[in-house]
Amino acid sequence: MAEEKELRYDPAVIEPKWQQRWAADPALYAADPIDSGKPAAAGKPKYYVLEMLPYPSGQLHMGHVRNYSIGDALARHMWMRGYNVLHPMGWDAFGLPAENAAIKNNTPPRLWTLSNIAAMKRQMLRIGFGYDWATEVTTCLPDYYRWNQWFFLRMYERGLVYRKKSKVNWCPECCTVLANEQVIDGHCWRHEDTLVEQRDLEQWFLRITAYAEDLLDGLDKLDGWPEKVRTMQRNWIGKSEGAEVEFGVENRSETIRVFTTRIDTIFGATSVQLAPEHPLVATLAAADSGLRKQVAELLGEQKKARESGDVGEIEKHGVPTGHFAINPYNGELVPIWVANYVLLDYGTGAIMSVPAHDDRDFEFAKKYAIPIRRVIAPADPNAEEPELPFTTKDGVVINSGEFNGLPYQQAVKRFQEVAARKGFGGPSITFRLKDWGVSRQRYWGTPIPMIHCERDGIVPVPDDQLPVILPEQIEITQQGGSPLGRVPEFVNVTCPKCGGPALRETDTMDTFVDSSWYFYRYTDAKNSTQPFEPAVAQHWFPIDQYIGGVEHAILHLIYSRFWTKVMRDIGLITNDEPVRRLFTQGMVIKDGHKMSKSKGNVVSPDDMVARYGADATRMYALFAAPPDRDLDWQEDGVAGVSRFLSRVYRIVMKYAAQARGAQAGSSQTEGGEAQLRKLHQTIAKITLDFEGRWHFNTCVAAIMEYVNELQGADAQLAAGEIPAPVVRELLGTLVLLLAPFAPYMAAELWEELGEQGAVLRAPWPRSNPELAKETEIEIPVQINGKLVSVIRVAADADSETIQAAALADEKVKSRLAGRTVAKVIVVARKTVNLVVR
RNA sequence: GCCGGGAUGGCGGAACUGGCAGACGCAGCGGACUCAAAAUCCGCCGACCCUUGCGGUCAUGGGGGUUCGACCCCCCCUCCCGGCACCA
Repeated sequence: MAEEKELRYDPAVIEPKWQQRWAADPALYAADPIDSGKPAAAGKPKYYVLEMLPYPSGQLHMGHVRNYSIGDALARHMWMRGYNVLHPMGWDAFGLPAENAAIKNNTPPRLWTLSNIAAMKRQMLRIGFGYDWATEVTTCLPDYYRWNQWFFLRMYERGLVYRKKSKVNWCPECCTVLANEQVIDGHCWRHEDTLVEQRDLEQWFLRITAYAEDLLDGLDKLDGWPEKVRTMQRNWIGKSEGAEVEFGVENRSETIRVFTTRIDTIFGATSVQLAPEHPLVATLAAADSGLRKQVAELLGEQKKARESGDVGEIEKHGVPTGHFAINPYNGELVPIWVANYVLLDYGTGAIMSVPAHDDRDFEFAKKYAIPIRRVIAPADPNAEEPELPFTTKDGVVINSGEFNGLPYQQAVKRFQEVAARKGFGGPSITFRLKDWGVSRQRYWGTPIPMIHCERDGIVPVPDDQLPVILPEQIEITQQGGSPLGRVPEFVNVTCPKCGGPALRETDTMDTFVDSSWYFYRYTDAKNSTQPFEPAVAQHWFPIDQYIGGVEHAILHLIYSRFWTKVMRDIGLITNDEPVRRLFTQGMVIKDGHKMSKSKGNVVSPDDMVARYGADATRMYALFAAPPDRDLDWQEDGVAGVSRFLSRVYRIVMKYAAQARGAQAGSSQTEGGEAQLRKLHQTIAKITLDFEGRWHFNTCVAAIMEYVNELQGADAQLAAGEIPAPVVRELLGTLVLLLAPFAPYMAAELWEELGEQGAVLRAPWPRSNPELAKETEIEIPVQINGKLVSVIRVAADADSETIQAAALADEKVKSRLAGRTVAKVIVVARKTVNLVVR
């Protein structure tokens, strides 16, 4: 009876026990702690594995558990492979929810945030993630955010920070400005139902566009990134190569610059279209009240379309201004229109309209009976006259004077040369990427280190006055404007330049600033004189493996690439890119939907851990689907993994006594060959997966298969027919293979096998190809590609032997009766196919 | 519209480089143990057909093709997910 009880797997006992031991000695779970960023363990190769840091909402969700289970498995594996692993964790701790909580519960944001961090850290420790807490980073603390301010000032010095009044995205729910990247289909990224408004505000911008080319080129080199993410970033940067051409305006001094990718069609331009907000429109409308009214209407339509997110669906609508533009190539006068589909903030805010060779211009010209003139003919002179609009680039120029007969490439070049020579234009590149607006009219963020002086204008806070501390005693209310503006002690300062009274900037930084460089701080988290020691960062960077959700493919991942390039140019680091390999894991789904409170399908990690244990929970998160795909959470599946772990526990405990003390190894004497073979095949499979494929679901499946094989040998084990060194190897290696996936189980069983040290200190097992090799294999025999029989042959049998065996097979013989074998295809170790007439 | 990724049993998913489709797990069914249940262990488990066999046929979203052989490669189509979009 007592014995029976001893064999019961109870994670509720085992897991807290190890948790305590690990807490007492971090070296047991986090190898080679880096001690405030100084690289330790010289001689070992470094490996930096990182999961995206969470926002401290107070509750870990399954997406986190999945993300961290993947990263932790990798980190543990790399420790066992002998790497010096940096595996840190931190908190993206600034942000709006803290302020909302403050309003709701009257809790100070700092307190709310820090207690959430404590709660989530407890959860992480309970699940057993092996982070090096000595390097923990919390972005809302002054020792971190002072470096945001420091970077801001460095960028200011380099002209990468500027202030401008502009149309900005305003979320009425957040009461703050949003970056373009935070607007999704015209809605706030945090409030899916809230339309983003356009407001005119003075804002701080980071000149990310100065790095547009660099960011784009860098993508080509990031071959360790998913193609999907690279494509998304390419789209977002949106490079478009073309030309700019300046049109004159009849009887006026102004000119109109247009951007076009089809300068070769410019002789076909039959109108010029301006964005409703184009400066010239305002000038022309000032003298024309009719036009003014119509333009206001266009503006309204555009705004509405932009806000509802379907800019592409807007009904094309335009009004003629009554003025004419002069085509600089031929002096032709073409009418100037204002159109609701022309955008001020792309290109030059003005286009030339070539209806014969552009779908959109064609539609517009048809609607308003604007002339349509063909200037491109098919390259093939015998081709029929094409239907309009004829938009292909594979044509030759016609009806264009001196340019006639030129194919696309040459035409573009010639047109640009002429424009440049005559001074009315030339090649031009336009990006979709906009500068990064970082001002937020919020309290809970990094104060922008700038001072407004009536005499000296904008004055940066001197470095020796950093950090600009976020005041803690503050009343958070729902009312608009920057909360910091209502704290006189904060706002009223003396100007660092003239010593006169001045006002402190009251906006705070977008929280994406915090996460743009946090992973550098991990390498030297306690540094109080600089953001990090360059030599230390250089040791660890680039990050070898970054793991997180694809939802950050654009925002966080483009900002942090930008930040890295700026830091490189400042001379802090030498790497061009922060992340060598990126992995984007799939979402966790339940009942066909993403887990969310509103859907009521949230599964709490705490519940799972309480019911099945941390090992089963995290192992299920790896087993249920390949990590890059969405995962359908099924609690029965967690129960299944839990049953599997029980089987592991029972079989190891049952025979631990046989194994204890024995030196692992295959034996001269007989016994356990089949199990050893399966074991070494399993080692090879899992090792290979860690090296690239990352199909951890099949790794877990492979361990299950191996355990099934072991269980099949239960009778032999019970009878003592397998030599002790073999038993030791069979059981001990099983524990090592489990270590990355089920660390509690591994630690417990490792000790039960009589081992003293941490299982993570043990070297990762190596597959012995001799032991893994099959002696006899099954080979399918096909006739005309259809399976007919399966033969058994020696694993190293040559083609002749296999062919002979196939032809000798009874089933094959009966099928071949009276027929002629025309050809025999033998693929050694794979198949035999008999081609029969 | 453009770009990227998918579609395999009742379900989650396997299948290395073109070579036995359905590993592993869940659910289900049958059995052992038990007074009984739970737990555990053993077996079965794609569909259809018949002459019930160590049988046959069909099956990886649909249609074609390449090949001795295709879930895998090529062409066309449908649907689903994600990104971009009057971007000049």
